[in-house]
Amino acid sequence: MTTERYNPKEAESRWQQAWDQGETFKAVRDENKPKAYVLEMFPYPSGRIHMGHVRNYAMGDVIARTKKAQGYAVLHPMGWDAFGMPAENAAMERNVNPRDWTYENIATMRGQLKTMGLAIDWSREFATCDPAYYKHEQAMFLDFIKAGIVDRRESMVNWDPVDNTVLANEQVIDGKGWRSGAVVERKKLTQWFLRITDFAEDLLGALDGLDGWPEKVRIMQQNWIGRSEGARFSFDIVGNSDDQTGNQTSDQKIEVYTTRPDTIFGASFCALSPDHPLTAELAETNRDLKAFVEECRATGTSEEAIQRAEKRGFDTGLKVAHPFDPAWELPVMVANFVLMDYGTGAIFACPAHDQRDLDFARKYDLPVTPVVIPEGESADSFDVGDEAYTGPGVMGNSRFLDGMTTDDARAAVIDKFERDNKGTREVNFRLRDWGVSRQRYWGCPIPVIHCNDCGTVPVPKQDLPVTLPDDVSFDRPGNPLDHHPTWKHTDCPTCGKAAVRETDTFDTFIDSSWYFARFTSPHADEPVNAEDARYWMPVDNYIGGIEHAILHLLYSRFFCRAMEKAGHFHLPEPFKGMFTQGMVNHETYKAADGSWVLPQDVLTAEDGGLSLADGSGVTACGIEKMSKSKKNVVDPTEIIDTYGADAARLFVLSDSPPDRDLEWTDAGIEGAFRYINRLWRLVAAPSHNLADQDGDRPADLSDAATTLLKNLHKTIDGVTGDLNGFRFNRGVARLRELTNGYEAFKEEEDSAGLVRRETLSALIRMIAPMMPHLAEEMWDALYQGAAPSLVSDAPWPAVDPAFLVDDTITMPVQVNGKRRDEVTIAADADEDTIRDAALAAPGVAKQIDGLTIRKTIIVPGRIINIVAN
RNA sequence: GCGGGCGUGAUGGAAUGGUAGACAUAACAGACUUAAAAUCUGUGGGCCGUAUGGCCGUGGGGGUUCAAGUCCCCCCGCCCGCACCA
Repeated sequence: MTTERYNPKEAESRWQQAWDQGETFKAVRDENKPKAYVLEMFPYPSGRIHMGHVRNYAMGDVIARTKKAQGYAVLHPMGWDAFGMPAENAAMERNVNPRDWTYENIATMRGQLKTMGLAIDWSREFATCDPAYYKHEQAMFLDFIKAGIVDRRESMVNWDPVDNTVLANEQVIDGKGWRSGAVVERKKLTQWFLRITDFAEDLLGALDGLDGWPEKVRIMQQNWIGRSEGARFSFDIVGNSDDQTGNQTSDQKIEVYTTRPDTIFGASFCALSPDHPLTAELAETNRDLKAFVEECRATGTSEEAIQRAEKRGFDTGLKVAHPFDPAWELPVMVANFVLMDYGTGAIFACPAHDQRDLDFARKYDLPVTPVVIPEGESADSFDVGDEAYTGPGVMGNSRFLDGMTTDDARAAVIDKFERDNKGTREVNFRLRDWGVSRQRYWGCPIPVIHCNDCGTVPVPKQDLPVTLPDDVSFDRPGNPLDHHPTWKHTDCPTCGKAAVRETDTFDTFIDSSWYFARFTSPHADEPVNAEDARYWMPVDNYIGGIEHAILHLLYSRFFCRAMEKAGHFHLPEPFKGMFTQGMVNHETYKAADGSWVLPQDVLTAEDGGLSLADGSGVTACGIEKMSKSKKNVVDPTEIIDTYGADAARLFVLSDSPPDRDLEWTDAGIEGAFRYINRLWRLVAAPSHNLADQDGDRPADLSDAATTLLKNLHKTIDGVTGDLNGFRFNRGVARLRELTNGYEAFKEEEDSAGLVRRETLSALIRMIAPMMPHLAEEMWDALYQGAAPSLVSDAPWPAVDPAFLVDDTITMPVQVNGKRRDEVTIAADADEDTIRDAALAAPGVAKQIDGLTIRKTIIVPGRIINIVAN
C-alpha cells in the first residue's frame, strides 16, 4: 500500500493496456446471456475530439460497463462517419488528399478516445469511407432499385452557380451560398431519390411503440412527417377553347389539394405554384409572368427567405369554374407562397379562414366571404377583418352545407365529390422523398452507369465496389469526379459500348443509416449477417445529440424498413432506447475592441472587475456552447493530461442531468479530481488492512456498522436504478453520500474490518462504470494485488434486502400542513400508536393546545398530518 | 404563427403529491503548517431572536388537496425545434 497521491497518468495507461491485452470488452454472442447493445452516435473525424464527445462517450461507457457487470453480453463498438464536405474543404484549402486527411484525423482521434479508457470492442472499428464498408452500401442500393425503393427524377434544388454544386437548405444563408457567397438559384436537376414517403404511414404509426425514446423526439418526427387528411379535386378551366384571351392551355382543369373542403363556398381564387407546369406553359406566351416566376425563384429556398418574402401574386387572366356552380368564375393567380412539391402544387383559396389567403386577398383586393360562423355570430354580420378565423363553427353562405358543423361539412363535400366523380379523399404527408445525390467527391459513389442505348444501368454486383480515384484535383469548382480524365469513362455492362459512370455520390446520411447494423458483423461478406443482427439488434441504448432527432434517426428507421423490403433482415425499429444528451457550454469573454478572449486570460479584481494582463477591460458574455470562434473551447486532451480521464469522466457525468446542458468550470473539474483522491485514500490509508478481511458478517452488528451497511445497500439499490435510468448525477451524489458515511465510520472492533471490506468492495464496483481506472487501482489495492479478477470483469454488487428496511423510522408530524415535530417509532407500529406518539410530540402538543382535532392523516412510513382548529 | 421544454440558495442541481434545498461548487471561520498548497472540522435560503424557536420562501397570480416545487387555469421570462405543407 501507498499513501502517495493517486497518479492517474501512470495508472490509466497501465489499466488501458490490461483491458486491451485481456480483450476485456470484446463483444461475444452468448445465447445464455441477455444482450445489451450500447451505441453512441459515431463521430465525424474532424481532427480532434471535443468535450461533447467526452460527455457522449462517458455516458455510453457507464451503461456498457454497468450492463457487463450485470451479466449482459455487451456490444459497444466505435467507428467513423468519415465521408463529407470538410475533407474536401481541407483539400481545397491546404492541398491535401481528402482520404489522407480523413485517415490521419481518425488516427489522432482514436488515440484521444483510447486515453478516455472506454469499454469499446475496437476490433469492430470501421470508417464509412472504407471501400469494405461502402461496397455493401452500393450493393444494398442495387437491391433497393430492384425492390422499387429508388427513383430517378427531376427536382428543384438550391444551386450555387459559382461552386457548381447543389446546396443543402442549411448551407444557404440569406439566399446566398455559405461558401461562395453567390446568390443561390433554384434549378431543376435529375437526382436519385429513396422513396421514404412510401413508408410515411408506417414511420408515423410506429412512433407510438417507441416508448424508450424521448417524447420530444417523437413529436419532432411526427411533425416532420406531417400527415394531413383532405381532398383532391379539380376546377375546370373556363373558355379554354377561346383563344381571344391568349390563355389557351393544354390542360382542361386545375387539380388542387385541400384540408378544408368545407370552406369550398368561401373560395375566392385559385393559386398555382410558380413551379407548376401550367405556370410554365402560360409563361411561354406571357413575358410579365415569366419575369414574375424568375423573381420568385431568385428569392431562394431557405425557410427564412421564404418566410420574410411578402405574399406576391400574378393574375394569369385565366378563369376556373366553381365545382358546384359552373356559372361562378374564379380568377387563377400564380402565388409565390404555393409550394410545388406539396399536394398538387395548386390550391383554392378561402381567405376568410386562412391567414395566408387573407393576406393575399387583401393585397390584391379579392373577395372575402366568411363561411364558417363562430358561435355567437351570424352569417350576415360576421366579418373577419384582417385576421382569418380558423376555428370551428357552423356553415353559412354555403348553400347545401348551411347549418352543418365544419366536420360534417368536410365529409359532405368529399362525399359529393366522390359521388360526382370530381374528387377523392386523400392523405398527404409533409415528408418528401429523400434526394440522395450530391455533386461531391468525398462520398460513396452511386453504382450506376449511364449508357446512350441502354439508359441507366446498375453496376453488376461482382464489379463492386466502385471506388473513388485518389488522383483528384480541387483547383476548379464543381465535382472532381466529373472532370477526372478517366474515372467516369467505362463500358456499358449490358451492351458493352462506351458509357459513363454516375459522378454524383451519396448523401452521407446514407452511410450513417445502417452502420449500427454493420457493427453487429463488421467483417461479414454481406452487409449484415442475419444471425448476428438477430442477436444484437436493436440498439438498446442509443446516445447522441438532439440535432439528429429528425434526419438521422428518421433515415435510419426508414433504412431498416427498406433493408427488410429488399430482403436483408427483419427488424422493425433500429433503436429501442434513445437518449439525447445536452451540450457542453463554457463562459465567454470579449475584449474592449469586441474580439473574443480566452477565459483563462481574464483576471478578476477584488471588486469583481474583469481585465486582461495589460489592464484593459473585459466583458463577460455569458455561457455559450463551446466553439472555436468564441474561444471558449476546453481541450479534452489537456484536461486528461492534467487531471486524468476518470476526473474528466466524473465531471461530465456528475455536474448536470445528462439531458441538460453542462457548464464546464475549472472549479468543477478540480472538485472531481479531489473526490478521486479522496476515494484513493480510502484504500491507500495504512490504518486499515482489509486484504484478509474475508468471511461472514457477525450476527450482532454495532449500531454504527448497521448504519453503514444500511447506507451501503440503499446506495446499491439507488445507484443501480440511477445508472440504468441515465440519472448519472444522482448516482454520483449517492456514491458521495456513501463515501461520507464510510469516512464517518470510526469503529475499531473486530467486525469493523469486515464491514469496511464489504462496503469498499461494493463502492469500488459501483464507481467502476464512471471511474474505471481508479476502480481497478483501488480493487487491486483492496486485494493487495491478489484480486480474483479485474473489477471490469467483476459482478455488480448485490443488494441485501435486510438492510433496506428499518426497524424504527422517523416520521415528520405536521399540524395543519406545517411541520412541527418528528417522531421516531417502530416501523410496524399500528395507526393508534403512531397517532398517540404524534400527538405527544412536544412541538405538536404546543400547537394543538386548545384546538379540536378534526382529522389525522397517517401515510405509513412517510408523514403524519394533524388537522385541528 | 405552431409544437416542446425550462424557471428552486451566491452557483450546478436533489426531491414516487408527503420534512424543500440531498450531493457538490464558490465563500467564510477554525485546526494542522514557519508559511502556502493539500487535508480535516464547522457555518452555509431570507427575516426576527443569545437560544429553544417563529414567520416567509421553489418566476407572478388564482385553484384542487389534510398536504403542491410537483396536479389544473391564467400571466411573465428564457431556451429549443418546425415554419407559407393549403
